[in-house]
Amino acid sequence: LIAQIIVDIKHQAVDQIYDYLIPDALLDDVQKGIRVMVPFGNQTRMGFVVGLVDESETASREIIEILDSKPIISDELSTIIDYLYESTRSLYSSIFETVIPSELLMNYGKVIHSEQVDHLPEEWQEKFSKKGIWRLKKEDYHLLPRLKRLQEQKLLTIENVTKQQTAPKYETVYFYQDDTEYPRLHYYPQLGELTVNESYTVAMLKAFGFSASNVTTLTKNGVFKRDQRRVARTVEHVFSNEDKRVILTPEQQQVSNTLKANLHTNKTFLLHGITGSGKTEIYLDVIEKVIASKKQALVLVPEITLIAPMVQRIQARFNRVGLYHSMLSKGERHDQYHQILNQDVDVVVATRSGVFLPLETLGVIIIDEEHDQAYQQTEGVIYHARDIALNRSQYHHIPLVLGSATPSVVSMYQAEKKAYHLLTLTKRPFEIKEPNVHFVDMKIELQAKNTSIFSRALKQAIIDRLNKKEQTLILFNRKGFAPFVLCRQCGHVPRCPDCEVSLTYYQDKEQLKCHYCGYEKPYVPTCEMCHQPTLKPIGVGIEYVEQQLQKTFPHARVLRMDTTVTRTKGAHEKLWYQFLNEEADILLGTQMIAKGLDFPKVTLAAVLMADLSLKVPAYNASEQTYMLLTQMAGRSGRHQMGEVFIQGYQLDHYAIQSVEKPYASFYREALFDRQIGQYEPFMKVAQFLFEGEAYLKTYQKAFTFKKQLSLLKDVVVLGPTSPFIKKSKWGYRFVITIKYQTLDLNVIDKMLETMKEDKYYVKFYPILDVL
DNA sequence: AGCACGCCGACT
DNA sequence: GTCGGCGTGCTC
Repeated sequence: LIAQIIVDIKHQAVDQIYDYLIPDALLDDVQKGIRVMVPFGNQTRMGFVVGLVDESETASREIIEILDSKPIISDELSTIIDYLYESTRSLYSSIFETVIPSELLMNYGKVIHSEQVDHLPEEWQEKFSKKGIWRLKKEDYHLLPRLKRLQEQKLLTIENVTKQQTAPKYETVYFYQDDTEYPRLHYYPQLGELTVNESYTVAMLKAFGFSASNVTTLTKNGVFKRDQRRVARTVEHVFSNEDKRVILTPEQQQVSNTLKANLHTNKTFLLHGITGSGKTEIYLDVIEKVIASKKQALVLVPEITLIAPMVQRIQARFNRVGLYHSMLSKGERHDQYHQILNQDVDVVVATRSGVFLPLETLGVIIIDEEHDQAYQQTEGVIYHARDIALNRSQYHHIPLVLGSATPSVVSMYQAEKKAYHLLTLTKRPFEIKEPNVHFVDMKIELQAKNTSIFSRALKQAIIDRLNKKEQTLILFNRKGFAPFVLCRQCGHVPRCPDCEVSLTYYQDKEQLKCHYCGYEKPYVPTCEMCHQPTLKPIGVGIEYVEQQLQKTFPHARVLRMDTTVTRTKGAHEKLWYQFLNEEADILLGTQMIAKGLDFPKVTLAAVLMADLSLKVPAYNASEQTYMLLTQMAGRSGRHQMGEVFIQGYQLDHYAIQSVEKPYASFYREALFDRQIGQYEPFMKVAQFLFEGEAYLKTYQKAFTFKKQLSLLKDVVVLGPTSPFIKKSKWGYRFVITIKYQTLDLNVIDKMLETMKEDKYYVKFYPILDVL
């Protein structure tokens, strides 16, 4: 028997199946879908068993060991991997990395051991630990030839170490043996309280009155038997778990009944329910039926902020709830994954990457806030969680439920064409009227000599809320203190050395930072070009808004929420909780505050520079803007009459004006836009990103490729254009955009093949990214 | 990607 | 003669 293996090296040259012999000892254990360790050239590498065949001409070396007793790549996941390969042409090893949690991947390293550190070159001696161990860093690898020579002289040894990125957590437990003849048993009367065959942790034994040394002594004498038990790290949330079970309204009941009647179909449902119409109640009702029929439910939310409130609702009603997202610690994620792999959960709440989780008996997939662009993976292997979910719903023959108050244009179009089944919720269970929306033209404010970032009306409204002890939400969607700094003397703008994008100024940390690659450096007011102290932050970022809020409303308690302050674990929840507890009057945030928890005391929501996101050079900018504003408007007055202020300079765009109109009015305009521009859903859009060392040559390669593409029938080719991020660490960037109905990727593949050259890269982006 | 091998120039 | 840098070719 031969195992077909993909080795976990992300490189074109080795991205293929390798055949390996299976040693007799492992014959029974090697199965499709497990991870194994194999010799690969002079290395030992992890690999995935993707198939078993009887014969092979090339197999010559044996599998070293297996890492899983149960496949981590199910047959279903294999079909998803095939789908990802077909749609993206990414490397297989990259695809594996995308669909399995990083905790199952390996870290490879080298460790130098030496007992004669003092005989080694002086500059190396300090790198060794007391025990004579030196873990090589990547930048030390160039020393390897020298180290190898020293190894031959037996002064040191070089060891290759391979470690799984996270290990399971174990705890020590003790079992009481009541059949021992230990003579001093009567010293420990507490023993009588213990139950045989029950496992006790040290902490539990301490509660019975055993000291740590008691436990050691009793273990030594066989009264306690020690064992290791695997423990799952539990994930704590600060929210309560009270189940607010409500009786469904007739409208909700009807929608829910339709879904429950279709649990044995593979239909896709678009659940369009206005804000506050109770979509979550319907999810819970459907999940209840799924669990009752011994199946599992997968609930996806677009971002981490929304995990906690969703988990709270779900955990209040169901037991065995799993959760999965990137803010879990590595250990927690590892444990959640294994619980799910063992099918120990009934419901999983997860973000985008959770769409690959190994649930074997799926009964329904729910994608909440389906319009959110966070469902689109934009780096590495590009995919849309909706497409993967669609795949899985076909595989399991189960329904897929897409929920939204503002469905994406693409999904609504599918519903119109009857590819999706449209379900609509038009009523709010509590008779709350829609909030009043005020559009404030800042041009007029300026004419009235108001240079503040707050209009007079908004300022008055905030003061009013402060007096009434009600809360205010303010959205400003730009990070940092100022989007760039400018030298007033010579006009120089500090830019990222890699991306050539202007650096954002952060006042908190006195830093300049690149939003695209994360490059940062300290801010000094002296210009690096003309050496004059004339550098000044220009423009408005959220930190500036915070400063202005504090100046304008000195007695208001302001909380700021953006990626800078929510980077640490649990920070989101803490901030939400503080605001919910009325420890602040105003919550200022980037787009992350537009969704999530209900705040009963919020009666005012404001968006500053609402037209900012319309200026983004993306074909779906108006959709994104409309969604953001609508969500924000929905945050105000969920429990009492609310007001919404939308400030900006150019507010006559339909994406902004539609906020106070029904969804359908936005949808019509947007669809018309898409038709004129020939974008989704009428044409598919994909892009090719060229990156290369020399500016001109990169452009020429892109241009040559464009000419080749133009020969294809029914494909519109645009570009090459210079993208927003004009440089990367690989060099200069150019983008070619294509629009098409159908595309033969095999042909594209062959064309890309001819573009291959050292130091020049082309990447295919199958779904539209903002390049 | 990461490793060995082999060629070449620089330095004791 | 030896060391280290870099281009090339290979990995079941």
